[in-house]
Amino acid sequence: VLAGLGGASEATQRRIEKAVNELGYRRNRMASGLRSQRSTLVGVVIPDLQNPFFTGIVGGIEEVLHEAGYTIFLANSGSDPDREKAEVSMLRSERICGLLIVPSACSASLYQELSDGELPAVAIDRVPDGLVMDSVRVANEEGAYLAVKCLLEAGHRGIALVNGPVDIGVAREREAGYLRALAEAQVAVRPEWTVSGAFDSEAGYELTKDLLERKDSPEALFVGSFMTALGALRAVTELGLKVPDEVALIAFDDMPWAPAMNPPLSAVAQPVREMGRKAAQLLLERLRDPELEVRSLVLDTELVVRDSCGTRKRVMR
Amino acid sequence: VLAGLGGASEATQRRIEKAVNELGYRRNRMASGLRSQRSTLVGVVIPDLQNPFFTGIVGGIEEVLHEAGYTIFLANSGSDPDREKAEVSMLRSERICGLLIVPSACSASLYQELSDGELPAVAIDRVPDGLVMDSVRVANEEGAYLAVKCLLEAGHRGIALVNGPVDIGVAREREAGYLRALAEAQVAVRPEWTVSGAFDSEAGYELTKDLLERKDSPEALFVGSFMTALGALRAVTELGLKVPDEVALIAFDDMPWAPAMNPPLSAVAQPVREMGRKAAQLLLERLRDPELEVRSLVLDTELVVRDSCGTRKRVMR
DNA sequence: CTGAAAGCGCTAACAT
DNA sequence: ATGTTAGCGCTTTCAG
Repeated sequence: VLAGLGGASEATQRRIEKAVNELGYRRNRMASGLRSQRSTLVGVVIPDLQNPFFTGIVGGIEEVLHEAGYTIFLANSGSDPDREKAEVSMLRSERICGLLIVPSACSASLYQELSDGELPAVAIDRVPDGLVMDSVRVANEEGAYLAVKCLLEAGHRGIALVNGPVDIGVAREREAGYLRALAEAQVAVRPEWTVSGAFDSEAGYELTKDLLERKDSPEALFVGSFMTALGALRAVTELGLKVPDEVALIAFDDMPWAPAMNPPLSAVAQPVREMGRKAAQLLLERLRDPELEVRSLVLDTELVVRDSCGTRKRVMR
Repeated sequence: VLAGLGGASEATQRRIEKAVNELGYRRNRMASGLRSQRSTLVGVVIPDLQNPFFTGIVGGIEEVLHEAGYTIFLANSGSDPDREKAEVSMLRSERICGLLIVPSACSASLYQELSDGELPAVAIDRVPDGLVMDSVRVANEEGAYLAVKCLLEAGHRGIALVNGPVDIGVAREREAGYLRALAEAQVAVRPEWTVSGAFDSEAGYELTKDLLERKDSPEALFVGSFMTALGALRAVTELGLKVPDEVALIAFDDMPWAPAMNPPLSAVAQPVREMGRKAAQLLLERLRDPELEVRSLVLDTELVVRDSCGTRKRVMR
């Protein structure tokens, strides 16, 4: 009856349900999982629980996994490869049946293990170099290209890139988009205007401050993430500069509060929930059929233009 | 050796470690938990994974629980009492040894079960009425009082309260603080200026819009949460009003991006991480000694005054 | 349709 | 210091 197999008489069923209620019986999943060698636990590992971008992904995952009767086990790697490895190991100990992961860094051995297919897994947002595994990510190069193009069309020429860590593919792809846009507009690249650090507010602050304190400073910034933009904004304000008139700015990641910021932030919006949903679907399909070929989904971004990228008369020459 | 009891010779230890590595052995926690009737899994239930306030709490929890060797199992109730009940039930099935919960609503039967002490649990932020259980919350009445007082000192008299759901104690306490501040300043209370809805952006928008479209509208808003403030800000902007000159605003919840908003948001900051840390500590202590008396911690808030509450000449009379 | 029995991988208590 | 054994609560298989 409890297994829902439906091989019991109505009366027995009722009798059992009554007993369950009276005794407060609850199936022991440890015993159950131990015996059946199955579980409906899916591990989810993200770099930072505090970051709305990652929790948005988890929201999407939850939506489809919950529907399918799976339970998610969430772990937080703190962007630390060692911790990430430990968390995955713990999840495996907990006998998860599959893994959804936003990789933190290139802990090759860990990912190798995953791509072996021993544990069904899908990588989200970032796919470690040279690994063949199911994944969902975003068209970073294209998104960055559009953002920088928007800055160029607003008349800016001196555009700096305040990027995330280059050992994360995402950051390299965004740099590629930045370079393509500049090349297309025949704007000379100034390598000293490409800086990078963590995807957080502190790095955004330091890098931007350093950039803007130079004698020869850029007039526009393309910034790698929302948290980075927050730090950049703080640096700009501290130096007494105005956005967008003195420094224009456009960032990756859109947030519900971007329109309420000062000035309203232009951003490359990522389909955050959708990334989570798609990843969960890929996992579900693989669970159903482990022989499936490897699939990589690339979702599109959307450019949301608000005030922070400014409009400047184009300098013709 | 694996249990870390240290009753083995160096050589055996090494031999075992070698075997573990070679075979890729990983302890099966299901079997282990089943046999020992213990677990180091702590369930954490929050209303909304997307809300930085709650994820901040989880951050604090993680900090101390991780340190103590526990693993957290995170569940998301979506502010739905039924779902909350289901999640807790699932967590119990998963044989958690303790529970940390930010209650969504007054699902009395669930909380009754928890306060029975059958499962060690501590309530965070909100404590269901009339329940005696370990808890950590914030001095909401005092925080609200200070916020409204700040508005009063800026010269505002017509102050509305855009509150969260009144069936959550937090909202009622904030209302009490609002009323105390008005009473103290001998400002007449206008009941039609106290409105309430969900703690989200949509509710903030609707309630504020309704409030400001009236003939006789308030000149200042005390808003129940950050997400509510976001909606309120949208309504204000849509009506073509300026903050703080035409409508002043102060909100509960501070956020890292509050200073970068337009205008910089005044807020009642809650010690979010600390709430999580303290709750985890309470649980750890109770796990160690189930006979401990029930403890309720109340943490202080801090008023952060920025531009959104405005300064208006006091009207003497 | 219902009952009985074996065993999942581990831990704890006991024997060597 | 190491080896042996029973049994945690369940699922699965086989008998009635």
